[in-house]
Amino acid sequence: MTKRERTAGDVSAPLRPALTPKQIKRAPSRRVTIREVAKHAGVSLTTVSRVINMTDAVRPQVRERVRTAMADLGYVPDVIAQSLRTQATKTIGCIVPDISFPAFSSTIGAIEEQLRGAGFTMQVMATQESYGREMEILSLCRGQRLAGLITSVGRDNDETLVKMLRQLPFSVILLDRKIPAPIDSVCADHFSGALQATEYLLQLGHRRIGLITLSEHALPGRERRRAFSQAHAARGITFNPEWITGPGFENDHAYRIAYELLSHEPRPTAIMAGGFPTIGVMRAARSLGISIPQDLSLISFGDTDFADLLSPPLTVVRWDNAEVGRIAADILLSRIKQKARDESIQIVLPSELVIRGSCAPIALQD
Amino acid sequence: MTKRERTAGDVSAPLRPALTPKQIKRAPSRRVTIREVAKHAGVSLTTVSRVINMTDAVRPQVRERVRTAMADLGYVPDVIAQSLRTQATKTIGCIVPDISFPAFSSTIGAIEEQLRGAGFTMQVMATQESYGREMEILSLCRGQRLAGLITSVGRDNDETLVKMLRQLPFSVILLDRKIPAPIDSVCADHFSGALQATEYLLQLGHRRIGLITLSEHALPGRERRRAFSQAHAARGITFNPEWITGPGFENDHAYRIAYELLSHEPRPTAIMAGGFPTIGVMRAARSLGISIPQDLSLISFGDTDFADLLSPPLTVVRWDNAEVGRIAADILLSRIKQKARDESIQIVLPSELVIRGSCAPIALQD
DNA sequence: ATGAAAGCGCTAACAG
DNA sequence: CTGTTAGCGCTTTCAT
Repeated sequence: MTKRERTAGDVSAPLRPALTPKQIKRAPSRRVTIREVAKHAGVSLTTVSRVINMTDAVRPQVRERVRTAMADLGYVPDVIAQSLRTQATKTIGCIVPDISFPAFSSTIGAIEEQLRGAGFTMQVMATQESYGREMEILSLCRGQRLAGLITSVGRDNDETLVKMLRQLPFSVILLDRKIPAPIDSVCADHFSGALQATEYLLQLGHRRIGLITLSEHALPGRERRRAFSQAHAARGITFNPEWITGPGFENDHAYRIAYELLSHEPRPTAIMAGGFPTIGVMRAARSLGISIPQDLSLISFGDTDFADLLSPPLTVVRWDNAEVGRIAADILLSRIKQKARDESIQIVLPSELVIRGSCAPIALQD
Repeated sequence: MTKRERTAGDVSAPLRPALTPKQIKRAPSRRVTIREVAKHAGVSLTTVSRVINMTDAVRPQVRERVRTAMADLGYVPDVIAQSLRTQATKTIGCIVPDISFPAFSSTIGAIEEQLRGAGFTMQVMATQESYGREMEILSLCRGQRLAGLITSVGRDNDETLVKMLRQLPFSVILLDRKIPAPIDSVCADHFSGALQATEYLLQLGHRRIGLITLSEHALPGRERRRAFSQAHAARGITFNPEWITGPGFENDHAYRIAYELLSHEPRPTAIMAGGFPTIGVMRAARSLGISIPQDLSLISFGDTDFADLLSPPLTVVRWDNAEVGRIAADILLSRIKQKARDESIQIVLPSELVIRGSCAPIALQD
């Protein structure tokens, strides 16, 4: 401590002497420690710790004295020190591809609310859909002593990733992903949703349906493809595999894909697309002078607040993202509480087709 | 510690003996510490610490030996211990009213990305628009040794809150809020945006304009009201103060307010509303058989991806939420680096009126 | 019911 | 260039 006099005091010491004395007092430069509280209350560290944690009986009178001292000094326990000592934190990690993507932000919001109720805090990390970044983040998490992790990994069928996930020294809950390992997951029923959607379209007479969704690397992509195939097969209808494509979450990408899809004859008479991509599809259709639902029927996977205000009102497959988050948080919380880890839990939330105005029966042209 | 045998070892000890040996190995129950790495590499703790932090020169040969040891043992530095020792964390807090609200999630996403690039992590907390919860969160943050805080407080003119914010022992950056204290802030130019919008409407002949936005307690609300008044005053036009209302962020609330506003004669011929509320207004108008823009002109504060796909395409005031977040993160990062805190920084980002199809000139009826 | 003392895992003087 | 040593603020035996 010679050349660099970095004492606790400096960090937030008033550097602008223009402050009034009162203000200086208001912004104490050194943290108050449990030690000072103890001295102030005339007890030992141990006793203060006890009233903080209510871990052992303390004489009411003494407890009050300590409480007062804490209040007087503006004492706040140092979470870091507590964590080092107890070898556990009260923060859980949450990794998603993109925070601003509506489906994720709803889920994240619900997770945070649930967690906060239980006294936990949430650290959010975005992979930006990069596999490399995902691995980095995951390894970073290992050093954080997190209490748990909730994540929607980019690819849930990647071996390295799965291994990484299993090695984590805390509970992991998957969102809309399923892994060949006993890890808890909370998913929407994308299969049923896509099945209903495909059948609906088929019933309306569509025979050339496009599917724009996540790749096979993620559960929703796999399930939707499976439902798509099954619905076709059930009616003995063949489909063009080229009409199934998997974009990222970006609008522009979806726009390009849809534009492509709709530019070649024969073009699909209907398209089912992920929530975000749907916007791209609508734009592509507009660019090409294709009107919905007259010339093209459209179903979105994932409902939004404004879907009924679009032109036309969007027919969608709906599920509850916030509920997914809430349940994931609950499961994680219970995993943290009960140390015993029994069978992995796999929750599947219902999905339903909400018919609005973006699909129309097809004129008999096929 | 009698009934609850919570010792360090138990926390992650293999509790199900059913695990295969391989799996047990895969999920090591005890963290590898710097000490073991040192022993493994045949050096002292200090040396290991040095190669971790690259804080001092270490002979290349030795460094390699240490690196190997770390890799072999799967060592990951314990962030908690580092933080306790250095008295500083690499996590910053981010408090917003609601994570799932699109404007916030874009900002949060940008903040996280920027922060991650600098090696920081972000902890997100939502106040749910509750003043009480906000205070709780803030006091919780005091114990967290955060490196900084970025927040869009609910009310930026509340004395207790301001005091609380000033007392925080780390830098704070405000998002779209301004406080009577030297605290950095990054805001969109809501005044200019609202001014352009009001003038546009006035120019179109509207004389009864409704304003649905945040309350006076938050900067955007204040600025929009000020612009609204000023634009009217500049033309010598008086307006009905009852047409100015401040909802929360909820759709339903906005719906009710708009419904109310539009149910009484004479009703506004135009409405300007916050991003989320706009959806409520559109629904209310639809319920009442009022068509936009024929019977009602509408401008939204805040653009969205789908605004041009709505029916009608929405005329909006646009600014860049992600940019707000990016800049806020940059400022915070620079505050953390340079200990000296000079003048507070107040950034104002441009706002522009984007004319689409939701406004129409009014028939001369006034 | 209370206190003394031993660290949690790490970094940083300081001395070699 | 490397090691020894002293804590960061707290919890938790173990005594009393």
